[in-house]
Amino acid sequence: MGREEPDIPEARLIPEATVARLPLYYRALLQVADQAIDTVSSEQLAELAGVNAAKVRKDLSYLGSYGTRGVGYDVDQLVREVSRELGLTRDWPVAILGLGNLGRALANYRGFSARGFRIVALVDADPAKVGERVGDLTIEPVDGLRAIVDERRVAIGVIATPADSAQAVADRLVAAGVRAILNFAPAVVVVPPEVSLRKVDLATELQILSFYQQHGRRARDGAGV
Amino acid sequence: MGREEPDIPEARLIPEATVARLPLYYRALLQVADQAIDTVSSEQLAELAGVNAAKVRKDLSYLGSYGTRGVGYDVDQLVREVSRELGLTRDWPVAILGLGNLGRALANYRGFSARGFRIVALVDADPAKVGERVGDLTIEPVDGLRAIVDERRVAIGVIATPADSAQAVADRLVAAGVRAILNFAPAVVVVPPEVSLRKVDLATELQILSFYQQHGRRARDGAGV
DNA sequence: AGACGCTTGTGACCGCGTGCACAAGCGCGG
DNA sequence: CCGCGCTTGTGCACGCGGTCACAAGCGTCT
Repeated sequence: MGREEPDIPEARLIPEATVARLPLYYRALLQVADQAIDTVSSEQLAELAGVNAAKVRKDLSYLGSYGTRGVGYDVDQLVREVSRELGLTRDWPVAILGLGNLGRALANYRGFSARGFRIVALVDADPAKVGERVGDLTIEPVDGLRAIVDERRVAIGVIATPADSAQAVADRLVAAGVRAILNFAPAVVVVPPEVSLRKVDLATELQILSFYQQHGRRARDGAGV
Repeated sequence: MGREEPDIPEARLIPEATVARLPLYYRALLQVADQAIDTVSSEQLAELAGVNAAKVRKDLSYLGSYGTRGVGYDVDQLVREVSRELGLTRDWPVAILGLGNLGRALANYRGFSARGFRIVALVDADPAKVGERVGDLTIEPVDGLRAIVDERRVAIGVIATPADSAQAVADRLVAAGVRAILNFAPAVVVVPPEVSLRKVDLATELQILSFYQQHGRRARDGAGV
């Protein structure tokens, strides 16, 4: 696995596995905060996040020492700390590329905006779709992508196109200056080293499940490359 | 990480990380087969699947020795072997639970049926939705779930409900005999040990991306718990 | 003030997964 | 029939991640 140079002054480099769990803790913390509870133990958080308590403590210790021995963690402080770390205090304008079934669902999905990711543009290559309204946005042509990204400060591109357009769209996004991409298309997409890329493939998930069913084994939660 | 008893006679237990990559190889192999190419090297497969060649060889070696030194892998044979291993030669009837935006998109998504996962039921708790047609299926009430699972041999349940209904729906699925669940709801779902569970959380993915943007680091492909 | 209970933070160990590098082996050409 | 080139299959070493178990430390009660 490629290690990166320690070009960040930050002393404590948070492990990738921990980063992947921070959103779980964040969700759990919001639940707790909702109940007006002001202190949680690693045990309780572990329960809510569906992980092991020791892991919770070690993960949180990478953020700094925000717990009190004998007491637990201050919920408000931890929420602030985790959301700061996850970058949720900033604004991350999102563009959705490709408005087939999946793209439309994502455009309407509350889970995005709910957590502070604002969808600011819907883009599709099909002229027949351009101009159509979805939610409270209008579908725009791909040619305008660069201008859209510039003007609306698009930070994250979500690819929901068919597999064979995915790479082309990714290239356009990168050319327009987008440095973070979430790919839903069932295709391998290659981006330059400075661009972050994550992928979600629905068919892959089902295939992993069927593998384990077939073999009488049990699939564990995680996903993987 | 929980190890399971070796209750399968199969000598070679395929590592979880390899299982997660088999769908990638499968997709790559289909691409190659489409071009009427009958032999591929691990190098080529690696390129198409977006992984390292050594990893491809090691992964494929878990399935058995289906390559020829100096030549490569026979595409047809490998396609057969991988699909057999993934259980794609069987029928895996899928039920979708919850028909909001996401559920409807999944119901219409071609990526599912394309790879042999047949959607056989759409279920929603909202009486207002029951009876409505989506694609060529009709939304049915949750009360009928057990009967539906029995009659249509549902093997995989896809949860696309709001977070607060996810656990209840999962419990019903398990009670009805479903042993594999794919959860799209942003909630922790607990199931008995004999049930496979994987999760996909869209908001989590975005949060991971924003973390890396925030820190000037680069997110790698994988996902994780 | 001192002791006790509870919870954090972390040192240590262990196992999986990764990548390198090479030996084994197949096929072709001379 | 022998040698050469190419590609697989794998032994090995290393590092990340997970878990245990315990010391450190806070608060409370007597």
